[in-house]
Amino acid sequence: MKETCLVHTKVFQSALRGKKLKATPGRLAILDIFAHCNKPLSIKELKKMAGSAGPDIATLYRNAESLTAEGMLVKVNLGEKNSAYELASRKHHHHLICKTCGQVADVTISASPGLNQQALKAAKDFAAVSGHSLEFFGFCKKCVKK
Amino acid sequence: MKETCLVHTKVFQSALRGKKLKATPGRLAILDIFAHCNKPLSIKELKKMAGSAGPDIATLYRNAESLTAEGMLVKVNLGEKNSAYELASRKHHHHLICKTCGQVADVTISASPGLNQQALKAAKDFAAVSGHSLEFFGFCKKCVKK
DNA sequence: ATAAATGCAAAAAATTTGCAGCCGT
DNA sequence: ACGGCTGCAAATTTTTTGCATTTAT
Repeated sequence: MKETCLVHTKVFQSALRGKKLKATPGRLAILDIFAHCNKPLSIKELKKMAGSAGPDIATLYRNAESLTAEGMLVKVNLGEKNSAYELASRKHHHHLICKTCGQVADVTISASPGLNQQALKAAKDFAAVSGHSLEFFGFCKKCVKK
Repeated sequence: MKETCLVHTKVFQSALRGKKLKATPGRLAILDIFAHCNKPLSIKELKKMAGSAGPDIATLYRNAESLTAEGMLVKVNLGEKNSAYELASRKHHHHLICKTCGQVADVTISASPGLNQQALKAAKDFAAVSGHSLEFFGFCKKCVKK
């Protein structure tokens, strides 16, 4: 297991116990990686960052799911075939992805909080809208030069 | 190949020729399915709708990609592991997905056109924003009763 | 002590690729 | 006739699952 940040670890341990999840090394490893890397990561990237001593890939899949179910991670759509995850505790934001190099930037949209209600109003068959996924696609300054 | 709608077929044939794509049975089958089914479909669903006489699954993958590259289809994120596609010619809209049963409703968001510009303004490393993906998650009336 | 989590290996599912022959232009 | 498309089969890649063992509470 890689070196972990003790401060974060303590916080995560109690967060996990607050949910119905055990504070296991596999989960702490995942949360620690995200705490040090503020961008969405796929399972494969998580595995790479965790290294060979890190959790098995099956454990990563299982924990990404349980942590998402308990609201500690959120699933993010970057337009790739495999989905990525991110810490849910980060403040609400969206992503702007470069179609050429894949670079991801966080963006905050002021209208964002009102969108759910707009959607609910527009869909007569739905009783509630609990969240949304908003990702932008474009070209970063480096790639547009080429 | 399933029965196709002649009116649509003619339109699609010339649309394909307008791009750099041949009007092949595989592509016409895909476009025809979408023309009759106004909702996002995954490759597996496309295969099911096309039936055993329809295009091979490898062809579906290849054509979904080429049609998307040429702007005739758009890739849609429904929060599932396999991505879905939709006809690009439909007017701009978003989706509201029921977290319980997976039902998908189209929604139109009035603020939507301005979002790209907001995102661009917020991301200093980016030179252009060409599009976005906005999907809502919630519960349909049937599922909320339970 | 108990139920949950883990690693490993195997299975299943999803996606991609090579290639010989077919078909649209 | 040419180059792009197609089916088929095989190879990859991604995700899930079973099970014996370990670990957190």
